Amino acid sequence: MTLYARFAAHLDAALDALVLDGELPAGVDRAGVAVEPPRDASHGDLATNAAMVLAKRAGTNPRALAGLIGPKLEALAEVQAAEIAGPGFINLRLAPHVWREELGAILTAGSDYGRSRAGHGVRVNVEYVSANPTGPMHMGHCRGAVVGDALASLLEYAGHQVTREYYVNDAGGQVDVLARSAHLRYVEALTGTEAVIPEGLYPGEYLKPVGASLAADYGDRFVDAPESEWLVPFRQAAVAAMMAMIRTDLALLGIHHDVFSSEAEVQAAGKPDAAVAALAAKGLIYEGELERPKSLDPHDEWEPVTLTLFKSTQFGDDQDRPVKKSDGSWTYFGADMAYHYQKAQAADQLIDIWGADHAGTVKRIKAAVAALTDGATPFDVKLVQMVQLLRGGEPVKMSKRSGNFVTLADVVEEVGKDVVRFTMLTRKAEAQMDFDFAKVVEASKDNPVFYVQYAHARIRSMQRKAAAEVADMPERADLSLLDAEELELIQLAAQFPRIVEAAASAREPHRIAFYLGDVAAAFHAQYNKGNDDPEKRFLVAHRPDLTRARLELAAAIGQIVRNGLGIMGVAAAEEMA
RNA sequence: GCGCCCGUAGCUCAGCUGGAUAGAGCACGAGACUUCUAAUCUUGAGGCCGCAGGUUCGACUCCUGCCGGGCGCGCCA
Repeated sequence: MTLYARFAAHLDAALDALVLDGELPAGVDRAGVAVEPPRDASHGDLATNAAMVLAKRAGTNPRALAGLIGPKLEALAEVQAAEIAGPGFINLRLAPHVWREELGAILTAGSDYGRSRAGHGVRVNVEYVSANPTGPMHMGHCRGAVVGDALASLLEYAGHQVTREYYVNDAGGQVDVLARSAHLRYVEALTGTEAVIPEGLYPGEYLKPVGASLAADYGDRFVDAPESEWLVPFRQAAVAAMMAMIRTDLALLGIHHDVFSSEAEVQAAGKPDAAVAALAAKGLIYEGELERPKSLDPHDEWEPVTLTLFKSTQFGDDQDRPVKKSDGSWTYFGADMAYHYQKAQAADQLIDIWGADHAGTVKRIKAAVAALTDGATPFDVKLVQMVQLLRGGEPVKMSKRSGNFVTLADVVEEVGKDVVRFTMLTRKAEAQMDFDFAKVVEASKDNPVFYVQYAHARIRSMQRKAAAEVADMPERADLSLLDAEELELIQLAAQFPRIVEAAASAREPHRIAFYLGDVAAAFHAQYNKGNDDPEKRFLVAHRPDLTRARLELAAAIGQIVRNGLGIMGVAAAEEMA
């Protein structure tokens, strides 16, 4: 049980006691009552809004109610003082031994400190990356990949059962384009003359090995053959090669999905038919025409066509959406909706991580999931904004036409996995972000990646040196030697479990990064006090007992940093380069 | 025209799902330090939280309407 849960229980007991005493009516709804650290540390260690929330329901006023609750809490051994403040807050100042015990709890729990069962084992499917299998991962995919992966870890840490899933879009027109592009490289491999890649096909060099491999497999039999003979095998081979490359790229970031689902297989298994039948049974499918798109110029031509439509407007969409094209094949949406239906059968909740450029299609897929599951499966789409790549403040030039984009592999090679992952989590997902190659590797306190890593490395450094610098340290630490300033670090560290829970329920992994920045800053500040006053150093040669206690404190801070970085998928630095 | 996201210190951004006097870094002002505990430290100033209403004990946070910026809006994927 976390410290916060414990005090919530204390508060409940105090309220129960007031009911028994006849001071408080029985059966008052306690929803909304919280025990939290106050924003302003001068207000104490913990504060509760109980009196303000319950006063009206109990037919009294906040300060009067606080006057009843306060003394009950003050009577606890763990509480040094309970003060009523402001409109009716009850501020608690905890006994120092509470923080000393929490320090021990951090070290005892180790890598599990902060792990919780708040998620109750709920099965959550997180779908992320799902980049089209037409080329290597580039930086456009990177942020969604990191955010999705960190979110999955965060949810796991908070007690959910998580499936990490990748949807392979191997059924649309762009994989045919891929197959044709591979065919050109195939001919190139056989003839040895540089292929000319026409506009609209994929020009990237990464298809050369695919062409060579196809040449080795098939010889020259498809050089002049009609497309209908080679399109399917070339497509399969090319997609497989692209997926292998994408998996390799993802592995560079430490990302490994549990499930790869193929759009082609979803279609081949008849899933879209089943989904449409299910919707039709609810009266949500009809034959109709789409309105003329608003984005068209007035003089552009528009021919209305009768299509199979899903009544997504009944679930908040702006217009009904086609599930089939006029040629009878499935639209992307038709298959995607069936795919989400499939995911919903093996999970209690669904989360998709999408790039912001797909924002316009959120409503239709949410409508489809709501319709197919009768609203029983919570479904979130998290939109991740684009990343602008900079180098020393100057935008990095990229040209999609020439296939000259910055690949994820290039970036990881240049700055490292940990820097990429941490940096991608230093903004909330829906805020735009700059990624400056120069700044993310800067060794200064302006760079949160560095500052957090440095804190951990410093702790490791002092642990390595401790025995050599301070002789005769006692076996057991006497934590009562720690002063109030030092215990404040533990107060901050003790917030980790609730940060994890809040971040998980808000589905915002960036909160972990910001919290670690706070922890690092607080640690560095404490450490820096040793510059002015040698007695405040962590390692004090003539005070083995004090050193021992401070090492315990440092170890706890290091543990928090490691646990937080672990959720983010970032390795903690043992030393700075 | 419609939809989504954003609007917080000069700049870049947090703000713990509605709490108390809205925070941090950079930049700016003033001090300190000259270092093998290094990749600085302390401190100060800086705000109509885009605007206007509403909800309530209480709003940066929730609702409505405006203003400003970005993105998106055929049967593409």
